[in-house]
Amino acid sequence: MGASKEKRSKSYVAILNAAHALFWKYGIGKVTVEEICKKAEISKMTFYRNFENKNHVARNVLVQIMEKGVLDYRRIMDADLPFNEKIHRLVQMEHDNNENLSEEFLRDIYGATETGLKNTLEEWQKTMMQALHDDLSKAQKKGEIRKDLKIDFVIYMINSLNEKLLDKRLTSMYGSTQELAVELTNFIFYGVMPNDKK
Amino acid sequence: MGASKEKRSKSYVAILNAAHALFWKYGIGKVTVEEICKKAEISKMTFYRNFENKNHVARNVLVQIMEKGVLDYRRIMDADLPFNEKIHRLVQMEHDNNENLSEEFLRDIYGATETGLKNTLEEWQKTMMQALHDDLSKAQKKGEIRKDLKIDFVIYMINSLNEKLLDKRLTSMYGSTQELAVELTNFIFYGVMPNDKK
DNA sequence: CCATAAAGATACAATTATAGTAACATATTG
DNA sequence: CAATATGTTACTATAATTGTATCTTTATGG
Repeated sequence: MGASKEKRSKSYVAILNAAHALFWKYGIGKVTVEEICKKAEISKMTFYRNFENKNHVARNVLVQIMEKGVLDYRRIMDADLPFNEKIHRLVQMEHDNNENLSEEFLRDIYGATETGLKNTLEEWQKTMMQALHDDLSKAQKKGEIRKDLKIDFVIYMINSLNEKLLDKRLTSMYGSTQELAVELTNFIFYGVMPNDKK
Repeated sequence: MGASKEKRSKSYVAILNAAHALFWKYGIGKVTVEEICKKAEISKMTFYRNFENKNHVARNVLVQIMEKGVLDYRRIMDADLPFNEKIHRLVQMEHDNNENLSEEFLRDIYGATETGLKNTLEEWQKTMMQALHDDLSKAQKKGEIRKDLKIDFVIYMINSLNEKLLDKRLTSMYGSTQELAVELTNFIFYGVMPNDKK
């Protein structure tokens, strides 16, 4: 399961970064291969020597974002920090992730019919949830979460967060999806802490 | 010069609003007629019965934004308010305008070769600058602006503001174009006031 | 209730944009 | 120099988009 760190060519990285930036802004559908090439400052041929097509780039961009997400998550949870601090950093990370996974990008991925993008994303989310489950269980055993709280309930709340972020009834109440994300994660995490003076 | 308030059909307004929202987000080029129709919840035929083509819609959207700009400007300058307050509201207005004239939209207008969009925008900017010149001259006579300051210099600074807003060297220093606009207008207006303790 | 106008649905031809490839030229690098 | 990566150009096939014609449905007002 460990991804081998192959050395990627300069062009490869440039394409990925350019595509990432453009997909983030316009979504996958609205971006053309030539736009990516222009932004990456490479020729179209170089593009097709590195990737089969646009969707493959999208997949790799997604993978890149996800791998970074996993890495960031593990770095936070495995650090020798008080639970409070971990949660705080997790909220921060969640917020940053939302800047990498824009609404347009997600919409295109969820709307994709033929590609396996949707599955890739969903499996990643499952993996993350599993890791979160384990970590939260451990934290609960250490008394950092109320003992009477079902971890599955917390997981459920976090899962539903993803849907809520796309719910227009909610997003319209906030200036941006990011704001809403902060609000929701704050609620879920801090509303769950046992050290609340309540 | 007074624009007659013709009664516009519901569809006409819907198209204009839908187009405005889409152009703002993606620029003119990336938006298709059918997307506008979908968002406006009208059929393609209704679109073509109201407008010749996409560029005409863009022109009207631009006109709409500009007319609102003029109205807002006049309302502020003609109000019975202390000069301080007027400047403050002007800065605020400038900021709001930037939310209506997104970078993508402006880029498409400036990049337009065949249409008269560019001229329309530039003439509007000229008109606004003229009005500003008059108003600032009046303010200067009333002692609200340093007497030794050339109004043309102020105008020049404000003109250069528009270019600076598109200057990547500057925008990259700020989180958003809006932030930069606030910074620049603040500098220009408040750095010019005579009541500075300097 | 009917006549008329306005808007929608659909299918369509013409045009334009985009994707992807081939063949050859040019850098880059050890 | 050899080998590899990249660039340029031109091209085809396909898909998307535009704009229109025709017919149907829905509003609306006398």
